[in-house]
Amino acid sequence: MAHSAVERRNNNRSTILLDEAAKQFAVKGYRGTTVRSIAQNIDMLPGSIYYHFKSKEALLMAVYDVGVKKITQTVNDAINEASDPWGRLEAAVSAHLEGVLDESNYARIIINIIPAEVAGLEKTLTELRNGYEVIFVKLIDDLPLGKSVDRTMFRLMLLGAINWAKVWYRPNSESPANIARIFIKFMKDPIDT
Amino acid sequence: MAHSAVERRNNNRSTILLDEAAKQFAVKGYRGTTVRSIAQNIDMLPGSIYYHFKSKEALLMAVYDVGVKKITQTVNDAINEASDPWGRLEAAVSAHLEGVLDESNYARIIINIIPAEVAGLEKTLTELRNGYEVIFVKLIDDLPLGKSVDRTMFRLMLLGAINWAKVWYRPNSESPANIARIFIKFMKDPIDT
Amino acid sequence: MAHSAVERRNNNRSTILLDEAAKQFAVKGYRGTTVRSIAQNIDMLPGSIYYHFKSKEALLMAVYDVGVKKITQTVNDAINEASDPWGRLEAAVSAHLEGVLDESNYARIIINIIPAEVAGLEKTLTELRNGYEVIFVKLIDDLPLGKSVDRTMFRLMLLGAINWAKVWYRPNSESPANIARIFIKFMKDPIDT
Amino acid sequence: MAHSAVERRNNNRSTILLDEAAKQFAVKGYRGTTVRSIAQNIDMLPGSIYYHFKSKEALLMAVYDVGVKKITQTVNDAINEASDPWGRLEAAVSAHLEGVLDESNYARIIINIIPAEVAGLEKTLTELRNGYEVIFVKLIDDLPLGKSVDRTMFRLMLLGAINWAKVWYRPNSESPANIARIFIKFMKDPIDT
DNA sequence: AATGAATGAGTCTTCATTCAT
DNA sequence: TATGAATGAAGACTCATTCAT
Repeated sequence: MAHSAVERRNNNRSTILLDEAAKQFAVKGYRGTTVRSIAQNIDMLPGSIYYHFKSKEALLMAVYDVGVKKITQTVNDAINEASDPWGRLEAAVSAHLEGVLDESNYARIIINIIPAEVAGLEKTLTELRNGYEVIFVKLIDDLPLGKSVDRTMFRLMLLGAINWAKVWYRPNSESPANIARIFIKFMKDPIDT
Repeated sequence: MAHSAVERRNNNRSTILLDEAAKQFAVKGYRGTTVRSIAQNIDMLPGSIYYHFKSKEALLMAVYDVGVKKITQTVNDAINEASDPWGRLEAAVSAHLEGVLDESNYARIIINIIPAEVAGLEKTLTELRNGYEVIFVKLIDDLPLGKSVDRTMFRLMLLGAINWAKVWYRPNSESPANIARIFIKFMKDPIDT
Repeated sequence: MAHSAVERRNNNRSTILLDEAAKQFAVKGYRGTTVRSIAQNIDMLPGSIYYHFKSKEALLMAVYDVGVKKITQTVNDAINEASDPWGRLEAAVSAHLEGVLDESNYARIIINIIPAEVAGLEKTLTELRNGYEVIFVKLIDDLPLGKSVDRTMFRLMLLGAINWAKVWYRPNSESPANIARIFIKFMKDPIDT
Repeated sequence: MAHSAVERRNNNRSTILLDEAAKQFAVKGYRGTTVRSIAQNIDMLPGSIYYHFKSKEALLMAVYDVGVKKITQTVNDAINEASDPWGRLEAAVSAHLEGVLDESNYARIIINIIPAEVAGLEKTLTELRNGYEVIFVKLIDDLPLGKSVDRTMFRLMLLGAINWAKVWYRPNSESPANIARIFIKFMKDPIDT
């Protein structure tokens, strides 16, 4: 109601554009993705994209921003369904993995776009990512760990492990949920010797 | 004495070229690195590179190959200085991190070049990388772990964690040796609750 | 009226480009013609050509295609103005020569581009040319020749003779019409001894 | 005896180089042939060619020159084995065709190099070719033809027809000797109606 | 809200040629 | 006689971007 028909059409086109950009950036990286190829896949001309976004970088920013919001939402939703600290962390890891390993998911661009690849945006992108990772800072703060445990290193290890999954993950690997369970178990329990 | 003047000259220029390529590929990725910029930094003309290598891809291959050989050597050397299984793994992780976090080190390209980025070389690069990772397969096989432990997942977690370090590592972070020690401790000992 | 402003503008530039390409390909061959030089002569930038055609080969194809259509049309028109078989053949030869000896004529590329010169297009170009030469197959079929006459060799001889004319023809040579008359006479009548 | 071992070796290498250049120029044209590819095929380095010839154009000139001399010799030898004028012409045509259709024969470059393709050499090449064609001028002068026959056009027709043969000739076509016989018959005898 | 047409800077690569050794 | 190493100019082509309509 708040939007006229025209505006809604506009919105639709913008959304389609954003979706396509997300997919391609996630799979092919920033440099590997061309404005042309995005346009082509949604029956638009390259020039038309510049009506919606003022540059390729701006388009990436928009996608990244949505991506962060979406995965934040997803992970938060997952967390809320568990109650104990370790369970909540595992739920978060599982949700994160799912997002990150799904080709069509915005979340993927968060780990597939290397901020350093986009000279002008490095700082902003890094900040956005850090903002998201705060979720994990908190989850790990809530863990009943001894004083000697370096919670920062704990987080860096865990996030590194799950972000790198995109490199080796294949559809017939363990499921994201299983990976989450196994990784959390490695961190939590004494190795069974 | 071992080399004639001609060979030495040849080697020198080729080596300089290889070094520069390694540095740039490591920092900026395959696509982000241009033949031009490599040439410029070593006072060569772009075309001259093609006297030494028949294509940009061939240059990457050469660099990658040397990179794998170098880090394999380094890690193997480090391993030999420790005796117990956990100590050997920690030594390997430490050496790996050192290689991977040093901008001027060839090793870095092994984790900074995403094979998928280089269409024609994807398979070969992946094979080379896997060949290197066999070292870790063996180290982890030697660990005194219980039967229920999935050693593959163990390796994927550990390697993921240390490969991702390049994303968050800053010169004033913990040293590679410290990171290695901490990560190994996380995997080995019960979390101190 | 028949065309919108947009179409007309489009057509004009594309046509100018095609014309220039035809001229240069005809005179200098495929390899001897550069995208740069075509662009330069029509005040375009080399890159702009790729808006109209996706590659140099595609440009040649387009030119060749138009060339075949034009000379087919011209020769067919000429044929229709004569009635007896030998007259029709002579008219065809005359029209063919005119097309082939005029620098600004598309037809010229049909004999000046050696299909083998353009690896990827060899088959297609040859087929197009053969399609055109069918006109001569038919004209010669209609000739009242004895059974012992090899009509294929007859055609190859005649077409070879007239295609080679581009090599020796000068503006002050015999006119195309005269050449046609003389050549046909050589083939038809007993040599006057 | 007149040459030292060194000089003879030199000559051999030069000859090999010339042969290879002839073959490639004949098959791929001037522009389609690279100094590199000639060198490669005879285990020489591109730069070394410049010891023997001062430029690619000079190399072509040398090849062309030898080519003209060789085909002149061959055709003259063939002529001498026939006695009557038409027989002599047919022998010449047959020998010419054989030279021109054999990939490994120098003669081929006389018709496969389009003088216009080599800007700086156009005039010289054309003169050399014309010098060779004088043979045919004489053979046709000796023919018992009526006064009304334009002997120049007669020659241009015949030579055009046989030079163009390279375009349609296939190893399983009529043999050069047969082609010669048939073409001469077309010119000499009344068409059998 | 989008398009057709083009730009300009840059991409990798090729090639004839040079020259010290 | 020849080579190893390089040059410089040009080759086809790509890409983010612009702008009048």
